[in-house]
Amino acid sequence: MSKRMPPLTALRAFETAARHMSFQNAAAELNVTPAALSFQIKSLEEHLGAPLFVRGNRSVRLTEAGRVLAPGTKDGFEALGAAWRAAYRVNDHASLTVTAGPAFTATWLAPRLYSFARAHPDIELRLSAGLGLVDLTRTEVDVAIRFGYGPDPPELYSEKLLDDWVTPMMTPEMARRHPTRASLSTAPLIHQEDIDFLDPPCDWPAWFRAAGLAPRDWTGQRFSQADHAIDATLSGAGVVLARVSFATRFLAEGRLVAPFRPALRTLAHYRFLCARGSETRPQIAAFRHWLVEQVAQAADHESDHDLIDPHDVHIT
Amino acid sequence: MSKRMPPLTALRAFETAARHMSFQNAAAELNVTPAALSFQIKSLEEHLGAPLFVRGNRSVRLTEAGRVLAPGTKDGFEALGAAWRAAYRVNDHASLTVTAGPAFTATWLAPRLYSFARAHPDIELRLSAGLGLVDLTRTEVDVAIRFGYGPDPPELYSEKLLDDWVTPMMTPEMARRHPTRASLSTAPLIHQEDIDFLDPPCDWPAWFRAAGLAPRDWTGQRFSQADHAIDATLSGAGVVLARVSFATRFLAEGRLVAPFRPALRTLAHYRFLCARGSETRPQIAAFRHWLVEQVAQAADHESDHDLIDPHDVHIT
DNA sequence: CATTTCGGTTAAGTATCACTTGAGTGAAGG
DNA sequence: CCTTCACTCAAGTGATACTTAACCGAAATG
Repeated sequence: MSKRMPPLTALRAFETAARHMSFQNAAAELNVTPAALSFQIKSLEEHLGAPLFVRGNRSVRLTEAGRVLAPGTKDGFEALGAAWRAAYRVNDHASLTVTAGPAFTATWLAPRLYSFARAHPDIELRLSAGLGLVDLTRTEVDVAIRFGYGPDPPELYSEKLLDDWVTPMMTPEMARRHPTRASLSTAPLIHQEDIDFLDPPCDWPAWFRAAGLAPRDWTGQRFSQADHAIDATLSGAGVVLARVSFATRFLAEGRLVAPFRPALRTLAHYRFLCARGSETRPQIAAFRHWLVEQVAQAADHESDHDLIDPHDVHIT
Repeated sequence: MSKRMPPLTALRAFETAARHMSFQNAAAELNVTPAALSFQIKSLEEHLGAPLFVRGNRSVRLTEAGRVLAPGTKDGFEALGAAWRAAYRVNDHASLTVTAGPAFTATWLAPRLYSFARAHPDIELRLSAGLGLVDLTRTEVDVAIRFGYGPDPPELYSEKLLDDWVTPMMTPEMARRHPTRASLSTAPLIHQEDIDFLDPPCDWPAWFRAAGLAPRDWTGQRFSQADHAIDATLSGAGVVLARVSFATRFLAEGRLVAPFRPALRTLAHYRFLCARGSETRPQIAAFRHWLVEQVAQAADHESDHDLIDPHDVHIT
């Protein structure tokens, strides 16, 4: 009959029993005798002042109160278990889990994995591709690489990795029809709106201004998602002002070309993120160091083939 | 050095210590001596194989591992505590927490609260206005009243409360300028798009068809949110086809009028929801019964002043 | 600079509680 | 009808969580 927390072992006994819907199996899982488990449940029910299970003769059913208690206890013990495993992994200097967006993982990270494995053969690197914003202080992910801008969250260690740029892209076929920068004045434009919120804006009017071309009509298809805009471009619908990082794959395959300067630097960039304090853990430090190295190499490489012109840019 | 779960009491000791950042205070909270707490933490660290606190001489700091473990254990014990309190409340037949949307709470529920208090003076009714979809099986909310359509979630008990209707509404001034149904053919229309997904559709074309009026051009302002559309209507921008439940307040105040039939019934409706099984708990049953009663009375009342014409409707 | 104070630690002793054993119960199932 | 199975009960035991009391070292105090 107490509102105070019951003994935790009794709660765990209940959680296990509710999960198995059997005292027998629950007792087996906890490595105790059924009698012990029965007693624990009973003491919990005394604490609560009401039964949690209806004892059928060869089975048990949850009561209303039991049904309310079960999901919460399950959540609770799962959280505790996850936390414990996460803490345990801190001492494990042999593995490292990194999450990044699918595009970045596939086009940037995966091809370089062998290089990392060679440099750090003792570290097992696990990749987790996904856009969901994982909570680095609460999950088993050590490092996140995310694209974004704005102030760094204070509870995280953050380091800028890569700038990103937007530049006109089109199919080679489209490029033949519009061989000069000026000919873009008549090309069908594809607008991708999820980068418009950036400041300075990285949209077509901004690019025309930066290119020294006269403003034109800004009609054309508008997409709110980058991959849709690139899909449309791939199908020959027009010329898109796309983020280089999203399109590297298609540029490399020759399905898209980016013949015209300037490229506009977006304010947003790729960032290395980990829980503040964990940047000194050996595997994380090693990975960060390696990443920065790779970024530097890649930058050299890219300025070679003149895809991007860093000098031409920076509208304010 | 074990990956197995540590003793739960030790985990709780750690959680409390991490929250207070002081063994002394943590011991006080748990009603034990500092020595006991110190020992618990020590045993936990042995289990983990690494220290969780750095012992400064008059203070403690978390280690890396401690920083990883702390938030998860906090979450876990909070979940357990919430679950326990929720289970405890099941036996508490004296209070009842209900969540509903802000509009429904303000215009429908709140004015009738006194009636409920008179009918059930022993039940303390708590209201929680908000649109967030609370999880009735995991939180301390007993009952939700939500607007929606589609199949009922299987883990919930669900009962239809109120149909909703859409009918043309405008300011009295606008109604003077458009005194007949037919005159709506030239009135400025306001479109509210969040009800279009309903099947059968409840948009202006459907209403004109149901009214036996000729189709017209469907230009006019379009809003994705109902309150914006009603705001525009209130400012005299045109005639809106709005859900009655959203506008009752303005209709009652005379700021809007709804002179023209028919009213179209939407497929969506207000529903009473609670965790399956808990519909038999006395306060919940009492509240449900009272709600149904109130709904019946309101229906009588509304058909009085001829706001809605249930016979005229049902396009398929 | 000595002294106090405070927060944490250690070690030994103790009370509690979680568990086991073994017998018991009542209904489902052959 | 008798067996079996899942849970319960009571008594005894062992682990564990806790207390007491002494100890330690740095920060605060005079």
